[in-house]
Amino acid sequence: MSETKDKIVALADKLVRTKGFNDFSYKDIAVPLDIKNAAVHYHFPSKTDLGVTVVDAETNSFHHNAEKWAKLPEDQQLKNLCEVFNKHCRAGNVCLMGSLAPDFFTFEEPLQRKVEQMAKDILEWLTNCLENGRKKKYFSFNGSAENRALLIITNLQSGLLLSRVLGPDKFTRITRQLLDDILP
Amino acid sequence: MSETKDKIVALADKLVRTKGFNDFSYKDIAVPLDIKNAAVHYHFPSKTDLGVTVVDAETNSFHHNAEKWAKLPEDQQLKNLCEVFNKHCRAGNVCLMGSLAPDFFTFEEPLQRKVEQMAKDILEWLTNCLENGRKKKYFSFNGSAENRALLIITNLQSGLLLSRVLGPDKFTRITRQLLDDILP
DNA sequence: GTCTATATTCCGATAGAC
DNA sequence: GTCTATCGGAATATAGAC
Repeated sequence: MSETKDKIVALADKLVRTKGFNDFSYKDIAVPLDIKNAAVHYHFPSKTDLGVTVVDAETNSFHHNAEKWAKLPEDQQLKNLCEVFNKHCRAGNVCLMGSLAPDFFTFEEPLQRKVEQMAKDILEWLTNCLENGRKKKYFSFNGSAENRALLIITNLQSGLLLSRVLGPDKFTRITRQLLDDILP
Repeated sequence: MSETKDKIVALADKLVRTKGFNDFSYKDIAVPLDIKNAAVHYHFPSKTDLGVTVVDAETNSFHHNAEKWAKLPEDQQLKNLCEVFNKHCRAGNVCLMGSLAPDFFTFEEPLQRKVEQMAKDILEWLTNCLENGRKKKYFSFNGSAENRALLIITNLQSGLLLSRVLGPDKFTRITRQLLDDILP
């Protein structure tokens, strides 16, 4: 992967999170990188190609983190996940799912499938984390681990969306309370 | 308010929820209503005017509901709120906040202010509902009512977003679990 | 209030030179 | 791999007739 290609993906990621996939243009990529529209098209013939690569990079980054955390106690793994979201909050970003899900129907098939897979991967990881953590008494909660994972991931995701509109202290309150709820 | 104007607002609301504010065009309004682009501009000179009216209509509808529910016990009020979201889920919609928040930075000032006010109004109502309901023992939860309101509203909001990608049963699970958590 | 017609701008994408 | 140049289309918005 060339250096230019990496820069394009990184900038596209930021643009997706701040303006939405359909609201940034090849020009928004070309101008800051000081290249031309056509150069971006050389690396990513269609905008869908670019979107797919952005989601792929995020999914890979998530799996890389999960692997890094695998030996930690589950409560620490969950706190680390919250911290990943918190970093995005401080950067003025929303998460990729929060940005892409509203426009999901407007995407071409390959991008829809990538978004779907990313959602499933994160939910599966969080469900396992909660289930294993409960067995080891790191967590205490009612209902299934999958239901709890759904509640927590929606807290984090919309916590970033709300913070965009009402300010970042909403996200801080949300993570603090959701951890208080399940830590014994 | 003319009949055509009402139809435009209703259709724009649907389009915002399914495609996003920046991804529908005046043509998407004009063609189904069998009028011309220019007729839509007569009622709403700029797209921001249209967006502001859509958010206003939603805020008014919310306040109208809240007034209708005011005499009910608080647990029933909360269930009614969940049912409003559930209806949107079945219709394939996301909520206005979930649709508008990601693109917030791309909006002109008047639309940003409307979105902000809508978020504050709903949060304030839900906080009061939870606080009063807890006093009357309809609810049982830890922490402040405001924190609990933040957790619940993010569950509902992102529940719709997740359902768009992974299917509507995610939303059903979320509402059932969030009610189980606070009903005694 | 709705129309035709058009101005202006921007978009994603491609051809072909270097 | 990056460039210039351009295509075809679509967007918001406006002028002026009816």
